[in-house]
Amino acid sequence: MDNHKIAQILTETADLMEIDGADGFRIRSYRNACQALETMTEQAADIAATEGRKLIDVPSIGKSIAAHIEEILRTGELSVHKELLKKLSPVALEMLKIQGLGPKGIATVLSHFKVPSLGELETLARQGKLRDLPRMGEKLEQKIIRSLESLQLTAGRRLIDVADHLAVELADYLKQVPDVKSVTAAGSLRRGCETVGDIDLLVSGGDAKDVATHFLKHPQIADVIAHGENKVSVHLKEGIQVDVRMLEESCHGAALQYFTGSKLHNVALRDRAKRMGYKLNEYGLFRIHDEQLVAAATEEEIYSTLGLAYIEPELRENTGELDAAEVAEGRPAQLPHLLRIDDMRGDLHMHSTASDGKFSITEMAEAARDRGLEYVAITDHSKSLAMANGLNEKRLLEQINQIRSLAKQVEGIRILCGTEVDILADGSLDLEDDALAELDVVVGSIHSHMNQPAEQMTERILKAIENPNLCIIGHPTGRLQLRRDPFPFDMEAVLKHAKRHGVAMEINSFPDRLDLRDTHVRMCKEIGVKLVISTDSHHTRHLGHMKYGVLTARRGWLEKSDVLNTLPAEKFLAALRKSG
DNA sequence: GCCGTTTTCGGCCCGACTGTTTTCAGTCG
Repeated sequence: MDNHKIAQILTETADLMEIDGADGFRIRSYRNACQALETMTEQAADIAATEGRKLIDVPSIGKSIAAHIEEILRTGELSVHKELLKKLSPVALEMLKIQGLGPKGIATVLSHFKVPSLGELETLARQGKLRDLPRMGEKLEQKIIRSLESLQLTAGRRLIDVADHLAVELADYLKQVPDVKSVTAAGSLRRGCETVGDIDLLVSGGDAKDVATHFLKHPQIADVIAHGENKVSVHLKEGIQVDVRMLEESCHGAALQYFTGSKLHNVALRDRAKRMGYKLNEYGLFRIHDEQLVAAATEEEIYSTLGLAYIEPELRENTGELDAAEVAEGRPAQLPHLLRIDDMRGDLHMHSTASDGKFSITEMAEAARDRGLEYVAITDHSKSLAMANGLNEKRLLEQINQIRSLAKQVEGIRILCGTEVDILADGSLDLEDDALAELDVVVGSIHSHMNQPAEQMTERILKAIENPNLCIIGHPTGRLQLRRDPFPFDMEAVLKHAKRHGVAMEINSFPDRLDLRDTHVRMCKEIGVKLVISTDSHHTRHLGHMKYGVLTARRGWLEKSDVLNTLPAEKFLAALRKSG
């Protein structure tokens, strides 16, 4: 039972308590405890099992919730959770996803009707039976029906590249309005989150009415959720929600800070402001005693007035960044100097037509060069991945010769010889050591037998790391976002083993993967494992995904010196583990 | 239910928008 699963049960308990009408502050305590569980690097199970250590020593976890966690660890269930589910029905939790229906509304519905499923709720709404309930009406019925329809259509979050492209397109569209100075994407997109639930656009300059009118004419809008003086919210036909906010330029910084979030970062920041005698909202930072505005134009001055160094958006998750940003007397902030996209000099994972890529080695190398890279490694698949036309030893040696002769023809970029060799079920590599020893870069990845038990999977990866030819573990957890869960293994054991053997971990920049993810990246940094950031390109346009890998690295607090492929080619090769 | 530079009791982030009300509760971010 890992922290995430414990947090899921506690979150559901908090949701159910809310519908049940429990005290709001008590519910918040449950949610704070869940956040603590989700962000701590240690497992609650380990703490509970260690002599002399206690769960209540974790901030936000007190006597009562510690007992709940222990019950979950012991039995896999929580009795309070079970009782509430029985009392309110499991549909209550699903109903929370419906826009316009909150805990109070759900309680009202459930107290008047038996609702065995969301389908039944839709029937009630269509029959007009909800409108007579207290504080409900015809409009809410329609909203519930629309929300149920769009839930079926979209069911959740988008990959970062999809949201990124939509945001750029909408921003360009909004800039057509006269006098609009800037359109900035805030929210999870600005923080570089791996998936995005909705798009938040902040519009500065221009007449608010004109902006709203123009936006509502956009051909991709499916329905309008809200349309006020300062804000327009819509669903696009594609399913995603977009919020457009019209701002006064004078409080641009305050709004940017506020709408960038994360929610937890902002709660902590406002709490700090309050302790220092200020009030912080989207219009600025105000002194409490005389309501005097003290900062609003830029994010920097807000943080600075609160005694903090500027905190990059990717760090704003309330996972230690406020402490690190503290500028105490005589002590500078402890924040990392985050890696930048311009720091990247090489790309160490890409495919050519030799396996399942769409472009030749020359085309891939030239496209990478045109993007400003100094070196690439061609890493086609190995033979056991027959579906992808993986290379055997003979074809690989031929490819090495081909690359060496190409090196003289392709100017302005160095092409390294590599492979993405399969880590087989028993932890051995899919190519002979003699062939691997000829290469500059050996990336080892798992593409098969992903349903092994965690212990076996851990052993498999540890064994692969022990092969002296292996340099990098590719997409280490095998997850495909929104489609396939990571395969289970002991991440900490693997990272410690990798550090001992000088093997680097990959941040695979492909938006579907982003693997390792941000929290694992931060673990690498804490343990001292080096990382590389690669695109896993199968097409020249995939080379642009590097920026998503860099965002993930930044969310993992990485600096330039933590990432091997920020080094020039010769230094990179020297730093990469060499065979033998 | 948690927590302590105001504290072991009494607080706990803040404002916009909507729709149902007849002055505001509920939802959302």
